[in-house]
Amino acid sequence: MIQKNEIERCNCTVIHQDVVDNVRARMPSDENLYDLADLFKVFGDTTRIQILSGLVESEMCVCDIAVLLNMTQSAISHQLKVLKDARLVKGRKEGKIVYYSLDDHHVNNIFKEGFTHINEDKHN
Amino acid sequence: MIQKNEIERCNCTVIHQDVVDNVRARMPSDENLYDLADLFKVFGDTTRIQILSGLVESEMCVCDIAVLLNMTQSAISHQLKVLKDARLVKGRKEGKIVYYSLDDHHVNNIFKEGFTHINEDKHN
DNA sequence: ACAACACATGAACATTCATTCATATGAGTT
DNA sequence: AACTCATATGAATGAATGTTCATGTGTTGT
Repeated sequence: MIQKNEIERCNCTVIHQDVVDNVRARMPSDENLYDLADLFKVFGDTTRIQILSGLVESEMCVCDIAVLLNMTQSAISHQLKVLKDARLVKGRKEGKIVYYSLDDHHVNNIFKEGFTHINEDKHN
Repeated sequence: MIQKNEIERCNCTVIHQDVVDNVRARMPSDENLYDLADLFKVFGDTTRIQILSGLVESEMCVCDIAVLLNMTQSAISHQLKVLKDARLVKGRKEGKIVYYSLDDHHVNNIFKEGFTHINEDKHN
């Protein structure tokens, strides 16, 4: 009889069961990690990073952003929706024009940490 | 005659040229933003987030991680390569076994910022 | 030398997702 | 009311990417 624990997924024997148990107990919940990955997924696209990076400097309307990045208004609008759903940007309507700005003061901090890591890489 | 600036990409007239110019001057270089997006792309996957989150607690070998996450050794190995290429984890070989650990003390900070944002969302 | 094991890796497949295209909405203008 | 302009959005297309499967590499033990 084989152990019934991971019959299908893992093809290797457990080496350090105690470590695994300990880590599992200390890790954040799956749901939290899921949400975290979803958040970083939003940051993990060049267009969206550029948009966020631009909005750090000033609020802008959709057309401004499209011109800034030399991209279609439609493409920008789609990405703004993603950023809005992730609560990273917000829109302020003024007549026909919608002015977008950062909805989160953490964006800067997250950027900063990211840049720190990248720059540290350059030492090698 | 039409303006020659953005003939193809953007279908809307520039609204705030001054703002756009100003923002463009202050924004980080495209290359830096590219690298930043690439970094966050690595964080933007559930499996990799789980791996990193586990390695925050303790170094582990590939099989340990596979058991921890109930996934194939192959899948874990592939993702470890991605994490290694991004200089987020490093491997220490001891006989047949390779022990992986975090290669970057910023990982914790980035996690923290991410969680802060997620938790702040819950207020709505 | 041979077998067993931990890990790495290339190709194939499936899914996710960013952009494009066409069109809709909604506000201002005449 | 008709028209223009800024923005939003649904469907389709194409590219990027995560997992699986099969196999390769390197180390340990007999």
